[in-house]
Amino acid sequence: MAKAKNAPTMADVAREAGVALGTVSRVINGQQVGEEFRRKVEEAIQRLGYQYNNSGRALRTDRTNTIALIIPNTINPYFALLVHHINIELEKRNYRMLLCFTEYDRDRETEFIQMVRQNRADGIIALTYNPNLTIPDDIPFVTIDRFFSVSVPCIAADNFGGGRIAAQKLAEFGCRKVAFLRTGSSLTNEPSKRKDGFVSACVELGLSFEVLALEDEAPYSQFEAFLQDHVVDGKLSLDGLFLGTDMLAWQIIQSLQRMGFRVPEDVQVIGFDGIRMFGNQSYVVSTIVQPVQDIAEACVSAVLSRHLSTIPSLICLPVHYASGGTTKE
Amino acid sequence: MAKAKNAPTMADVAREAGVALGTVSRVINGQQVGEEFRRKVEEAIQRLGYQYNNSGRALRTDRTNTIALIIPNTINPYFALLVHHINIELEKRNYRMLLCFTEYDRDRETEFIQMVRQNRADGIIALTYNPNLTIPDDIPFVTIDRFFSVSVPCIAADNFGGGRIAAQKLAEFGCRKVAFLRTGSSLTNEPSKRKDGFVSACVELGLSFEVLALEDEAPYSQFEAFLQDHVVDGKLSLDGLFLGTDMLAWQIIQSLQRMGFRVPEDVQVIGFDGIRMFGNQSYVVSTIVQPVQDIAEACVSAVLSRHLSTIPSLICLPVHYASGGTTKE
DNA sequence: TTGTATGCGTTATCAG
DNA sequence: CTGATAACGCATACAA
Repeated sequence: MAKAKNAPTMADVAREAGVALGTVSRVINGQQVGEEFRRKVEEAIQRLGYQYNNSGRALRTDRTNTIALIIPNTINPYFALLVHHINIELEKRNYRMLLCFTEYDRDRETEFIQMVRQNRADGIIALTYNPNLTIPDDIPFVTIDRFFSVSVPCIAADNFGGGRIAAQKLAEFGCRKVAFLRTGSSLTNEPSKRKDGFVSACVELGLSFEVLALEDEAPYSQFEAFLQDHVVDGKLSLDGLFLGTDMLAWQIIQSLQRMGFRVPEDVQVIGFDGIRMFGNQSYVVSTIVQPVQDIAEACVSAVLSRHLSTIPSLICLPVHYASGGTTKE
Repeated sequence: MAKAKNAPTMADVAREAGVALGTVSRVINGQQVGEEFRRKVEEAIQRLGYQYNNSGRALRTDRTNTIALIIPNTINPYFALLVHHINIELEKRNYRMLLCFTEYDRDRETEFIQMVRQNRADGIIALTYNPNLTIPDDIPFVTIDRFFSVSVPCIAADNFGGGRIAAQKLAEFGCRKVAFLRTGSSLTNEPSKRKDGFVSACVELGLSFEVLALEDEAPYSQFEAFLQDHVVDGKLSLDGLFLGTDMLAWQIIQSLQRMGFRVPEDVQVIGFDGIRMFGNQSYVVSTIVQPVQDIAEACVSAVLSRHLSTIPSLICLPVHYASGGTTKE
């Protein structure tokens, strides 16, 4: 037993202060207590170095001041950003975060919900991919980027709007023939709308476009094949690309450079997410920036809301464009 | 109250199974129980959908199966990697992680230790910078990259060895005049040894070298001034640079390119940490790779060790070199 | 306003 | 091997 088990309790404080146990509790919870009593209790707390024990309170109130965050990992910089801002928002409200990494494993998504229940978290914020995931109805649940039902609030960036902006920017920067490429689960989630917005704006602008949407399992080489297919007389027949994520954009740029094309001179590229070098430097590629901080704030205030049912079932937050040097401003 | 408060308890299970409360507890904790009893209990658990309640156990045993991780943030990709692997290691051992972001704020480092105590975490893994931080002696404490005393295990990469490798590689790739640049706290922590190793190998190899170590607060422009000072007749008088971190390496490369120099043709660059693009793609720069997974494993097994005092006070884990295209292999 | 007493769900001790 | 029962630290309903 490495831990010192002699930590003072409220009873010790009460004895030291010469007051009742309940009074100590009331002082600690900031309730109405006589000035003299409060002073005595606070002094006793100081003298004993009393530390509040959350386990007792959790048992008694069935509230742990903990919110679970279920997310694939923290290696992907976008997820890392999300974890960071959600934790900050939780901390502001005096909540702790219980982190659950799924690694995109669908079974683990389900198992974590069990685990979270055992740990009596006060709510769950989840970014998941399991198509059959059952949402618990006995614990506040908020999802990111994926709509389950009207009773489960979904927080997402304005993916559709982002797609539109991408098309508009490419057009504005002189593109004539563009394409949208993405990979992702077959699940129709919010990010799927990036394509829809892009297509919508292309049609509106009379911009010639193509779309290539691959499944998650598809090998990356299929994207390279697509690019190869668009080489005519040594030149690329596309002059603008919009990619589902910044990561894909970056990969595509590598491929283009290997093929001997220059970005943005020969072909302009826009990604999605708003990933910065080392999290705080310049954007990795020109991109549609997700409002991560607002998303985090919305998730936390939704999951902590006393009346979850009054939360809109889909909260869409505005995105914006930012240059990362892969477009011709 | 959003949460359903009618969750079944062990007493309910006991009643349903027609056994005693203690028997249920023993079944759940995998202790010796008669076959028939075990079956009855397990069936009752199924029927009632019983979920173990950790709050009760935590109160009773004063163990929460939670380890606190105190770290600046998760935006820096190196920290993100650390958080990820530590969480994985904890999960393997059926432990949860309590994440604390300090944002490099020294006061918060101290406050978190209080908070962690209140939450009765079973141990702390900390990556801190507060020079006056008081290590609690009533809770297992392990530190990353910073040595406090022989009684506080410190886990770190072999920073000295990494510095040596950097010098050796630069020499091997044909450099004649190199420099080490870094920024960091004045704190003498383990990463400070990157310089020592580098210098040691330079001396050994007879490689001409310079060193520029700036304080955290120093403006980045001082690095650019240093570079400017080494431009002679439009050429850089240095042909190899070793930087304290990959992030600094990347920033320096930006500066060099703005100044019209090419990397690695004109000057070769090696960083430290082993940051990959998007966490899983190619290395951002040529680098000394920290063994993050091993560090995580060491931290977790140290902090969970029953006899912390038997843990070596400094655990140094081997690093290796990896190319990121900023060196001439 | 303050004191007292009970119970939250669990583990552990002791009898049987 | 199993059953009954007493804590663990705290919040709260109720009594004073």
